[in-house]
Amino acid sequence: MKAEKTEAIAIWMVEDDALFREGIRTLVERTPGFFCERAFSNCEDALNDLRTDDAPRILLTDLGLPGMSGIEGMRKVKELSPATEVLVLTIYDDDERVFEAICAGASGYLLKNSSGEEIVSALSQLVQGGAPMNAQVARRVLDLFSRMGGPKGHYDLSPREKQVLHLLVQGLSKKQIADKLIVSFYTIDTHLKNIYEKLHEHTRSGVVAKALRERLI
Amino acid sequence: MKAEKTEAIAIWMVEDDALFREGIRTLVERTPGFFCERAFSNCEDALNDLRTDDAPRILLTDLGLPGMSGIEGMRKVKELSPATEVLVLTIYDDDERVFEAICAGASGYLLKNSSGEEIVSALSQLVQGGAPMNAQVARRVLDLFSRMGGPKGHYDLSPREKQVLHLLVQGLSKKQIADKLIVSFYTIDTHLKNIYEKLHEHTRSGVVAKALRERLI
DNA sequence: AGAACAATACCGTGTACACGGTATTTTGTA
DNA sequence: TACAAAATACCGTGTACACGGTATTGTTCT
Repeated sequence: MKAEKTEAIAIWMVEDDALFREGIRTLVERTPGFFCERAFSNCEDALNDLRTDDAPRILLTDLGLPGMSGIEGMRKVKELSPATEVLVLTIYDDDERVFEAICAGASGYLLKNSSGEEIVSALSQLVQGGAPMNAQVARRVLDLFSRMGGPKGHYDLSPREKQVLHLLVQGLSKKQIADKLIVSFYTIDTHLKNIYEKLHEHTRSGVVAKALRERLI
Repeated sequence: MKAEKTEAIAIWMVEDDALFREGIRTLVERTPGFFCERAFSNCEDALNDLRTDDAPRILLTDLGLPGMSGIEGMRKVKELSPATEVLVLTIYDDDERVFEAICAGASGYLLKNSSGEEIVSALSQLVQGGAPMNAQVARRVLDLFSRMGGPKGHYDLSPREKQVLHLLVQGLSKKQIADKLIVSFYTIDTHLKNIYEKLHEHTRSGVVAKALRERLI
């Protein structure tokens, strides 16, 4: 009574394997609260039918597709309709693909060996603001994260030196930094010399690169 | 018969709330395959007892703790025993804390409102190489990820310009770049002028900063 | 065939930078 | 209170950079 067709959540699907596609469609149609509004075999067709004012709440997509890749497709979908939540359902679980998909805006990532039950539960999690992920994929995501957010080099710069470094990375010249900190040009020159020594760098771009790469700021 | 005490997986716990701590201990002890080897009320005590050759497989820790924070604590634990998998169990779900925890090496992140069932299931997922995460936290992680891996600015640099930019970010001078690409100094000078114009920058550090921040390389 | 772009090359000028010195004052802490 | 570290300040020298020109040679697409 409560979940009528008009209140049910629309799902679009992109999946090139017809058998798999129909399987998922049946599964979704059997799930109260959801309905499979459209199903495509490639991104181009889906994008062609997409309107900003008539976009689905959820897009369920494969990654390996003929023509435009699923990644590229979801990028474009998110551009046209940022509110559409994308659930990736694929066989790939390599770092590269997972990373790309997440950067492209995926809100969930399941593998094709998932059970029907898991897929249905993922849809519910999605609408509740969760991010359903295959456990292995989730681990990959955390690993990637900790690797890129990793070392955070430490060269014990003094507080003032950090402040100068910060302004340096903003692109200010010595003169500009001196003015902003209300000290002499020569003072900044000295600070810079000390920073160069501590970071083992000899040019401002070297310092900027190191500061950004190792998140010193 | 199969899961004897000696084969069961050791869990250490750090949790300052005595009531909660004992609750979890009871829960773990009731779970076949796991046992709560040690339980501490702060990180200092846990670190004091930690030996590289006798570290637990799993560390279950709170974040808000008296003295050393849970984040700092797990950082040190992972330093001494990288194989130990840390499952965070806390009330905090803000971006900052989630980000820090993951960078410090957490393999899972649950909130304290989780049911006993969820916690037990998280332990199993952990040993199977998964990364149990609260759905909201998982969404936060994906959002953070897509934000930081986001725009990937595009200023249509020519192939040669990208190459020069790359070397520039490595910290090479015009002369060095020219030598490496076996062209004249003046050629690189011209390329740089064009890069500056395309990126709307006027200094090499500005270019380096933009290239690194917007991942142009 | 011609336009548009990429890559190459050259020059001069003014400015900013890198780095070698040296030296004083403030501040925290042993 | 004495010492170390941080912050401040000054100078000269040589080099590298930023940027204003101009110009030739290839591709490539129309």
